[in-house]
Amino acid sequence: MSITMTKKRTAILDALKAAEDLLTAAELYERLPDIDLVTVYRNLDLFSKEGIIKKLQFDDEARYEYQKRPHHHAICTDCNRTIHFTVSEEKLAKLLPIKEFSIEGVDITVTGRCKHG
Amino acid sequence: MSITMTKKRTAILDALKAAEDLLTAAELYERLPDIDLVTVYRNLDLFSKEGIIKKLQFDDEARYEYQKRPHHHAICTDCNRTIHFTVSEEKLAKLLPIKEFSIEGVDITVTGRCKHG
DNA sequence: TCATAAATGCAAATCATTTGCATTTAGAGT
DNA sequence: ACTCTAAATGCAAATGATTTGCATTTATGA
Repeated sequence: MSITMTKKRTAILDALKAAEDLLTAAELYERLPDIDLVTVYRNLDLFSKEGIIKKLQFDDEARYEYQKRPHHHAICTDCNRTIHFTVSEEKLAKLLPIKEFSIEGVDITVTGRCKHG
Repeated sequence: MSITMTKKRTAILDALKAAEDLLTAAELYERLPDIDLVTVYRNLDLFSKEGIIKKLQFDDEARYEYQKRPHHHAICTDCNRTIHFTVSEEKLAKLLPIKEFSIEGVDITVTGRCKHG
C-alpha cells in the first residue's frame, strides 16, 4: 500500500483485524485510548478509500471491518449479530439485469433472525 | 393501513410517490414547506416502520422512497443517479448459503458507472 | 358537544462526524 | 546524525442530520 504506516495506523488496523465484529469509530477509540478519536476517524476514512477496510453505514453510525476478501452480511434483527457470507462471482454477475452499467461493487445485506440460543 | 392518514401524511406520501429519485427529509421539506421538518421526520419513520416506504441510509443522510414493490438499487458513482432493479425470488433465495437464518429482507446495492451522456 | 389521544410545531438537545489550527513526527536529502 | 518539508496527530470547536420535550392544535368516538 502507498500510505505511510505509522504506529497508530498499524494499531488501528490490528484492532480491526482482531475484532470479532464490525466496530464503530467509538469502539475502536475505547480499545485504543492513546489514539485520538479524530485520528481514528481520519484513518478509517483513509483505509476505506484505499480499500483496505470496508465501511458499512448502519442506522445511526458507521461500522468498519478489515477487508479480508469481499463478502456480504446478514444482520440479526434480534441480537444484532452479523454473519458474513460470500456469493460467487457468477451469481453476483447475474443479479443486475442492466447492461448499461459497469459494476464496481456489490453490497448485499440480509436482515432476519439467526437461530442463536 | 392502520395509521391515521392526515392531510400532511398524505402530502408526504404523495410527494414520495411523485418523486423521480429517492428523497431526503430535507428535500421533502423543500417541496412541502407547510409541514414542519420534524413532522416530516416523524412520519417518514412511521411509514418506514409500517413498510409503506423504504429508508436507505446513504453516506451522510437517509433517503426515502415509496415502496411500490421490493427492489434494489444501482448507484452511479459519477452522477449519483439511482437505477432500480428487481431480482427474482429464486435468485435471492440462492444468495444466502446459511440455513440457520430466517430471511426477512434482502438489500442489494450495486455501485458503478452508468452510461449517461 | 366533550373528552381523550394523536398529530403537529417550535426550540433546544443529541450525537456522530468533520474542520481549523497548532504541534509533533516521519522521510528524503545532505 | 542534522535539517527541511510534508504528513500525521491532538485538541477545541463547528457542523449537520436526527431526536426529544413540551405546548398547542386537530381528529375521533362516545
